Amino acid sequence: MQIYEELKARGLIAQVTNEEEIREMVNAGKAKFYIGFDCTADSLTAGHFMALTLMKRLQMAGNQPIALIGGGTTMIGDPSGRTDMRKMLTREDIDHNAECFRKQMERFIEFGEGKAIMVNNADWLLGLNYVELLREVGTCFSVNNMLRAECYKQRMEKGLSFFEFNYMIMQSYDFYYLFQHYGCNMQFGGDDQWSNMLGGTELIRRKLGKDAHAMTITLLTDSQGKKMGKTAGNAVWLDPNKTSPFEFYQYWRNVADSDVLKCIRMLTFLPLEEIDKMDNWEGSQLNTAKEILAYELTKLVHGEEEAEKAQQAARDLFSGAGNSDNMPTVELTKADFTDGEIQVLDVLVKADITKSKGEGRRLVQQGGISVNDEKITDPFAVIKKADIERGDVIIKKGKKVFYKIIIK
RNA sequence: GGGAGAGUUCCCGAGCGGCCAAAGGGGGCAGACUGUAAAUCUGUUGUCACUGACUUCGGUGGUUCGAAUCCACCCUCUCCCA
Repeated sequence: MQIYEELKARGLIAQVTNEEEIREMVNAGKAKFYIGFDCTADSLTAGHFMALTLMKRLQMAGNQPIALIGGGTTMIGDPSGRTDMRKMLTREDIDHNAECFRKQMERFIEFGEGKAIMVNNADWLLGLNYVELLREVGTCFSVNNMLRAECYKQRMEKGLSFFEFNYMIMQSYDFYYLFQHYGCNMQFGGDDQWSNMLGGTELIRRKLGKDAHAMTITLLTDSQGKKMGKTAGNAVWLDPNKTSPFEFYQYWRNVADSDVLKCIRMLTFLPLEEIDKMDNWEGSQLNTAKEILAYELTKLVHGEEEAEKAQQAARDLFSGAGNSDNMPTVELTKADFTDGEIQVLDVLVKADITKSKGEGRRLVQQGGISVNDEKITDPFAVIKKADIERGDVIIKKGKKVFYKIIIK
C-alpha cells in the first residue's frame, strides 16, 4: 500500500485541492510540504502531535517536510473557529515558545541536510512594509470571499477585528514565500485551516500562475464531536513537565470505547493489518486496545522507558497491587509538619490535588479521599510524618488520581 | 460621527435596592452502577478560622442604614444609521 492510500485508510485526510495530483506527488516522494505551528504556548500539545506524525509518515515515504514556526503569525493569532480573540502575546513570549517548539519537534522529526527543514515566518513577515504588501498581494484577496469563509462564521456573530482578519493574508503569504524560496509545493494543516490554506494556493496561482496544493487532516474529535487532546479545557501537553508521561498515558487509556480504534488508526504507527484485526473487538476487550493506544503514544512522545513505567504504574494501581514505584509523587518538606503531623486537607492543597481546602473538605465528606486505601471521613484527619518516612503513604482521590507522599 | 443595547461566578444565562455567594442549564469533581468506557441516578461546584466571617456581578467614584440592582464618568463589545 502506498503512502497516500495508507493516509486515507487511516482516516487522516479530510480535504484536498486535487486528489489525483496530490496522490501522484506524495506517492512518488516528490512533495515538499509545510505545516505551520503557531506558538501560542510553551509546549506542543496532543493536537499538534497528529500533525507531527503526519510529517513523519510523509517523510518516511520520501517527501520533504518543512516545519514552519509561526513567530510572525502568532503576533496576530488565528481567529479560525474561535468565538473570541486570542490573548495577545509579547514578542519575547513568542520567541521563547518558538524555541520550545523547536526542541520538541527535533525529538520527533529528522532535520538536517536533505531532511526536514525548519523555518520561522517571523523572518519574513515581521519586516514587511504595509503599503508594499498591500500593493503586492492585496489585490489577490476578495473580501467578499474571505467573509464567506467557514472559519469566520462564528466570528460573524460576535465580531471580528480587522487585526485578526489579516491572519489569512499572513498565512497565505507564508505559502507564497515558501513556494518561491524553498520550492514548497504543498501545505498541510488541520481541517480548520482549509480556508487559510486555499488563500495561499489562490495567491500563488494569481501571482505566479502556478499550481500549489493543499491538504487538510481530519481533526481528531471524540464521539461527541469535541476536539480531543483536552481535559477540562486544559491541553494535553507533550512537555513532560506540563503533562507527566503517566498523565499522558492515562489520558489515552481513558478514551471512550467508540474512539479507541479511530485513535489507534490515526495516531499510532502500528501496521494497518494489525489494527484491522482489532476492529471487531467489543466490550471489555477494548480495554486491551486502550492499553495499546496509550502505550504506543506514550512511547512515541516520551520514549519506551517512560511508556513502560507509565504502563506499569497504571497496572499496579488499578489491579490493586501495591507497587508504588512508578506512581506520581508529591514532595513535602519538613517545614510542612507541626508536631510531626500534617492535615490531609493541607496535603491535598500542597499537592495541587485540590484547588482549595474547601474542595478537599467536600471530597472528604463525599467519600472521595483515601489514604492507603482507607476512606477518610474526618476532614481534620492527619497523617503522621513517621508514616510517610516509612514510605508508602498513598493518597487517592476518586478512583483514578493517585499520589505517593514523600518528604524531601 | 449619530442612535440603540450589552458586559453577572469555568461557560451560557436569570436576577425585584435588603429574603443574593446570586435561579436554571452546560461543563467539572465525587458517590452508586461498571470494564480505568458510555449511559443513568445522587450529591457537590467563591475563599477561610465552614451553625460564623470575608471577597465577588467590566473599571473608578457617588447616592443610601444597605448596591449585581440607582446616578456620573470611563473601558470593551454588539446592532442600526453615516
